[in-house]
Formats: sequence, C-alpha cells, structure tokens
Amino acid sequence: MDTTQRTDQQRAADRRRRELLEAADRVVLRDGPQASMNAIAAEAGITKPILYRHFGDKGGLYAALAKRHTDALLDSLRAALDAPADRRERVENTLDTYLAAIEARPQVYRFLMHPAEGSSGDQGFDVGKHSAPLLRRMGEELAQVIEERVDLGPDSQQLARVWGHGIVGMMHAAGDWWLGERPCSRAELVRSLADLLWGRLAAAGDRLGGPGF
Amino acid sequence: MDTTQRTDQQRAADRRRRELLEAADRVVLRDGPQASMNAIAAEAGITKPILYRHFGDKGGLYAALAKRHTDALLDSLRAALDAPADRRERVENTLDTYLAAIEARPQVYRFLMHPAEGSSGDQGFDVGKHSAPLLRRMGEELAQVIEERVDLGPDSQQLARVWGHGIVGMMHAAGDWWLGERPCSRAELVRSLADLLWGRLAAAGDRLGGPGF
DNA sequence: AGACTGCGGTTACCGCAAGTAACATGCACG
DNA sequence: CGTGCATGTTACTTGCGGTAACCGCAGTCT
Repeated sequence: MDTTQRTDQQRAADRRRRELLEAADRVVLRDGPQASMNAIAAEAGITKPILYRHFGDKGGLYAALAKRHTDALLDSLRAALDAPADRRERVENTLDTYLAAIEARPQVYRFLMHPAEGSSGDQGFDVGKHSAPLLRRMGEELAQVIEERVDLGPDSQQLARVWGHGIVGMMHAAGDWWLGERPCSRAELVRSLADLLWGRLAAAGDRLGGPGF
Repeated sequence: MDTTQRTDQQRAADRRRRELLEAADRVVLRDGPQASMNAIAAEAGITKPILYRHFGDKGGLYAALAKRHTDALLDSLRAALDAPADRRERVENTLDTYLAAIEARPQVYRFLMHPAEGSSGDQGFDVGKHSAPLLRRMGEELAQVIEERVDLGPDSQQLARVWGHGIVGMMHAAGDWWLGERPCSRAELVRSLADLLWGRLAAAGDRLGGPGF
C-alpha cells in the first residue's frame, strides 16, 4: 500500500533527520558556530548533499538545531519560572538555570546566539529578523509569564513584553560577559542581577555631592 | 629629510585610511554587515589588496569601523549619562539617546552588534571574545559611571560591573526587539525600561492567588 | 642624464565553504 | 523483467577572504 509505505519512509526519514541533527550537534559542540557543512556531514558518516536534501540549506539545519536546544532550554526555564515559590526566588532560580546552561555548554550557547550571517540568497534589509531567535523566544516567554502572574495595571501587556525582552537581554549580556571573564561565582552574579531588578539602583544614594542636584 | 617625509607620508596614509573607512561606511550602511571586501574596495575606487595593506584583514577593517561608530555613540551616551540632572532623568536620557541612535541607522547598528564570524585563521574557542565589542564597551563604561556616582557599599566595583553589563544588555535586547516590531513609541519604551530598573517588578502585586505562596 | 629604491596600485591566483547537477545503487511494485 | 523512487556519491560552480607577484611613477644618489 502506498500510505503505509509512505509512513514507513517518513519514519525512517525522521530518524535519519534526528541522527543528522545529533551529529551536527556534536560538531557544533566541538567547533562552535563556524562548523562547516562538510564537517557535519563527515561526522554523520555521509556527504553534503544529504544534509541539503534534509534541511534545505545551512540556515535550515541551523534553525532545526537551534530549535532543539532552544526548546530544551525554554523547558528548563519555564520550570524554574513556574515553580511554587516567592517571586524573588523564582527570578533567582531562573537566572541560575540559564547561567548554568550556558556555563555547561558554551559552544552551544555561542551557536544559539550567533546563528549565522546571511548567505548570498536572502539579505533581509529589515532589522529585527537577524537576531538570535533564542533571545526573542525567551523574551516572549518571559513576557507571557509576567503578564499572567504580575499585576501591572493598564497597558500590562505592553509593559510585560518590554520587560520580558529587557530582562532576557540583561541576563544574556551579563551572562556573556561573565562567561568570558569569570569575575565572580554564579551565585553572586545571580544575586547581583536580582538586586538590580529589585530596584537597588534606584534606592542607592549618590556617592559625592555630584555635579547636578 | 627623512623625518618630515615620513610624517608627510604618515599624514597621507591617515587621510587615505579615513577615506577608506568612509567608503566602507557607505557600503555597510547600504549592504549591512555582510558587505564584502570587494564591494568596499570598489566603493572606495580601488582594489582589495590596498584594504588589506591598511587594515590587515577583514577583522581589522571591521574593528576600525566599529571603533569609529562605537566611539561616537559612547560620546553621546557619556554626555547623557553625565548631564546635571536627577538620576532617573539621566537614565531615561541615556536610554533615549541609545534608542534614537539605533533607530536612525539600523544597518550600522546591526553591523556593530554582529561583527563577523571567525575566519580560517583565528578561531577563538574561548567564549566571550566573540561578542559585539560595542556591548562590552558600553557595559564597562556604564559600570564605571555607576561606580563613580552611586554608593553601593562594599563590593561596589563588582556590583557596578554586573549592573553595567546587565543594563546595557537590557537596553540592547529591548531596543532590538522594539526596532523590529515597533510596538510602541520610543518614549514609552524608555519609560517602561526605566520603570523596570526602578524596581516596579518587585513592587507589583501578584495577579491571582497563584500556585505558590 | 640614467640606474636605484620605495610606495600606491593592479592582476591573477590559492584555499575553502556553500550549494548544485548528474550520475550510481538498492529495493518495492506492476 | 523494467520502472519508479529514495538514498547515496563524485565532481562541479560560484563567491569570498586572503596573498603573491608584478607594474609604474615619484624622488634620490652618483
């Protein structure tokens, strides 16, 4: 029969696809984001055209790969975010979860944040579609959680989205810097960031008389 | 004389270098970060090897180009940051300055944030040196200002640096998202971000009874 | 004047990675 | 058996970063 055959082959194709993704994963983990298609194909024990048949182009492979990790990370984050705890504790846990993840697999993290430059084909002049999808998705996710759980008055949706993206960006930039310089322990970083979000900047006093006011 | 000649030539070289940078600027402004060396050379009316003589490699050109814009932007930001005004106002002005800049020249901004992937030569496995230098520099700068002007008790330096990078990241991510979706006016965005920094997240109440606590 | 040298410039090339075309092979179905 | 179809390969094209080797013209030295 046609249908059963189709499904069989689809299944096989899916398995193959997963294998390929895992091979790609290994290579990216080793070589970082500049892993070449040849290298990935070699790691998978096959040759380039197969990759292209499965994923279209490099962007397709990268997208598929990114989706896997992004989904996984987002699951962890959601868990930390939805845990039954004090808000501050939830925030700290979420930060820590994220930082632990990027600390554990820097190459993957690096790959997720800098997917690839545009190839010859599409060059989106439009700004905004270039940036790491992970950041966007985390931002939206966080925005949703904030809006669900925090009472922000009118315009809450807008505000939640701004905050979602803003907080994610804060986490990302601080994490990136921290990963590079390791100026303190993870726990300290988490504490400092949470303090920032808790308004300690506004609460602190001026140091000198200061030029203004 | 040798010395005068040298200086003359140095001057000429510097002028040439500036011209080349301006040409590169134009191309980047038109084509975004994937501008090719050939294109830049053509725009400057010369050919590739000259670019390489002046800048070493693509990274060098990009670094030089990035430095110009980064310096310019940092000057504006410093001005806003050091203005004689209330802290909240200073923060809002700084945010607004940054957002206005990326709004005015998205391509340049895009270029600054995604400089380029590593070529065949250097492949820094180390995470941290890849990311946009602009973010790092802004982070350090802000950290310095914070430490100078805000009284943070012991460990102030560490804390200031974390906050510097964190706040810059917040600004960046929110700006990136905003530039793509334009969900609100610039002023609203600035206000929302400042509110976030002013601890409104911590101050807001829970929406429902909530699963925890 | 005429050979020597330094410097701005060019052409022509290498290596490498993305992406593709065309060919080869294994296996179900009529 | 041949026909379709999916899987796999080799070998190619294109385009870019980067470089080597050559060209020509200032000015200088003798």
